[in-house]
Amino acid sequence: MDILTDLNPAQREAVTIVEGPVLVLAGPGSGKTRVLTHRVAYLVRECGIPPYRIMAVTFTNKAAHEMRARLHTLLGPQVRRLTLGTFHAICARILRREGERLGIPSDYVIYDSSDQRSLVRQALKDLNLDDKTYRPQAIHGAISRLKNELIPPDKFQTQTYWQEIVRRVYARYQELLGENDALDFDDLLMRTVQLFRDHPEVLQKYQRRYAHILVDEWQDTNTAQYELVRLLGNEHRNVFVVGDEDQSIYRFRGADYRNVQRFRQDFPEARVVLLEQSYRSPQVILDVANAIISHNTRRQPKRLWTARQGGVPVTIYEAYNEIEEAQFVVREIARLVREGLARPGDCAVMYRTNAQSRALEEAFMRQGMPYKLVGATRFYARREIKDILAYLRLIHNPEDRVSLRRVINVPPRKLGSKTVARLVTWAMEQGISEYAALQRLREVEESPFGTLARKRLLAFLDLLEELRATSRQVGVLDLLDLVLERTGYERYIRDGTEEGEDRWENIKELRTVAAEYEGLAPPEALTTFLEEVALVSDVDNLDAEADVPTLLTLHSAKGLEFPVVFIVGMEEGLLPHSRSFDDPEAMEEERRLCYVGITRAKERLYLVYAFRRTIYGYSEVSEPSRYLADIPPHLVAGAEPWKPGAESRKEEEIFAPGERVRHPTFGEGIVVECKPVSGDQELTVAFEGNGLKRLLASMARLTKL
DNA sequence: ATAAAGTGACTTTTT
DNA sequence: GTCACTTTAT
Repeated sequence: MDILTDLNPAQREAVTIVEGPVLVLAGPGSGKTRVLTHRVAYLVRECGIPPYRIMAVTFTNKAAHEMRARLHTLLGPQVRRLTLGTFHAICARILRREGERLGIPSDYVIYDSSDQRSLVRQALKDLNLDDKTYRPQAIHGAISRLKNELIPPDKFQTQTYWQEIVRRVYARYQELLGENDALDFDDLLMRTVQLFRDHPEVLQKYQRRYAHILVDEWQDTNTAQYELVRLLGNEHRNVFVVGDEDQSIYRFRGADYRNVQRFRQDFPEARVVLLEQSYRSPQVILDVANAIISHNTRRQPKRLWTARQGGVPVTIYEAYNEIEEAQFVVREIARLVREGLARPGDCAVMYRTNAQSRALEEAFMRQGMPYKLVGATRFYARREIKDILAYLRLIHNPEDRVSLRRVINVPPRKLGSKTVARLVTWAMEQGISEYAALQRLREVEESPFGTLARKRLLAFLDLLEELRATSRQVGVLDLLDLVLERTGYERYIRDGTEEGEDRWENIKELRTVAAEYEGLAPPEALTTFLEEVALVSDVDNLDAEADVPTLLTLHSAKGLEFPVVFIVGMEEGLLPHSRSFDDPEAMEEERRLCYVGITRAKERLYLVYAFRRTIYGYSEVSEPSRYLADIPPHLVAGAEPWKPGAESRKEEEIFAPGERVRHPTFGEGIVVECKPVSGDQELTVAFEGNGLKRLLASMARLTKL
């Protein structure tokens, strides 16, 4: 009935195949979210499947929240019984409940990437390895990949010296996680698989419970996630996955788009449904996207189509450098808004690397145009937030040494590195955690500390114990406030500087988040709060409320859509990124990344690149991205305006040294040098107040004075 | 013990 | 040019 009325035939098919595995291949904007939501509603309302027997996996928490909200309107309060979330969140909950079987305490903590890095550092230190020779990040990356491939340290067949080092650090790293009662992101998946493999009775329980499993963004699952779905779905085999090989962009995280094909092998009876009609973008944008993605060899050609013929041709713009690039974006947004063609909130600016956001932010600020930024210094990675969370984690589980070491002298309480190091060794000698060592310190006479240090350590312990005692009676918000009060954190952070005020604002923001957990009873409230806070992504916090442009990476743009999309930094070395040059698989992924960006656009698309770009403080000439050359000229606004120096140039456009010129951005200046380059001139111009600039004569829009 | 000043790697992308 | 970590001066 009404669940099916506004679906097209293919969507309807996907929603109504109830029995057996289904693979949905869904192009961008083809309504896959809609299909997922409606399918759940259909299963519950039309097929009488109880919501608690359905598991739906989304890629971000934001997607999960949105889906839950939509289902709430279709199904009412019973959506609460649905298992709905990211792989990580769902696994975290399973381990909280069943982890004891693997020796994981139910109050385990989740380590984020910076905690992980410091643990790798610790492991290197324990093994007497130099962290300059073996970069913790690189080692951790290798460990993470192994975990996502479900390879434990003892099963890792090493062939090189580097791998052997990784194996040893990996083994020690896992031990350290255990000693800290901690799991990292990858453990959440790997240990859940381990739980299911080692304890068939647990697997059976979950297999029987979940009559239907639905997974979004299937092309970005890794081996561990694939295995989870395979195990859980094996009983009922009602596994429904939605994906698009062309949008697989998380290879670095272990994702393998070949899981789409692998699904067909493991579930040979699977029905395949193709969603090829796009409701998002007009034909022009689809044509551009297709022109770019069709160069990839390892893909099945698709026929994406739309009823929305035509559309605004795409704009390709060459800026002089990243500053002018940002300026162009801001001015163009202002123009669109002024002419009533878009609202500020309709616009998104996307880039390959987070570092590119700086120039954009500066341009927005200079023009006084508000914006919102996804990522960069992520909220939960900020120092002040990590500090407060470390206190809360420590209250939750005092075995968490990483957190203890983080806050033992924050705010400063005169416990210096010497004292802390002594405490760490003293605890290690006795084979106990630092917290336990502090407790022992109170009982014993003999200790390696002076009277003063001992007194300060015990004062810190008293503080923690007081906080822990109170935590059993009060909500998360009150606890947070108590931490702030008892530690004197506010005085510490609000040091009168502007930065201090910003940091305090962030803490107030964290209080707002904590306030959402007030309804829950004390111990679970803190557990849930810490768990959810550990697993949020930046996109999750994107509020649609504010009517301002969004700045975000191409990766975080996945699953989103905007009427107006700017992709900046369309240059060789940036998109595609130079790190991918020597790896054909990686190069195909760069192309997909570009494809994902383009297909976010509902109305207008701008592809922008800069002639020069500053990297590491040095300005270097860059070359337009190869992807631009793949776009048929008839899809581009104006007749190839971005190709410099193609036609023969007029007399008045030829410059000579000594001439006075005017530039729209840099103002007046004098031509210092002229170099002929392929039917064009590269000019060096000294601008008054702006210094020397190197410009291409055909592009610079210079006028002679 | 803390703050200031110096050194070196670093820019892919994130749950 | 910038972050994070280390050494040096107070």
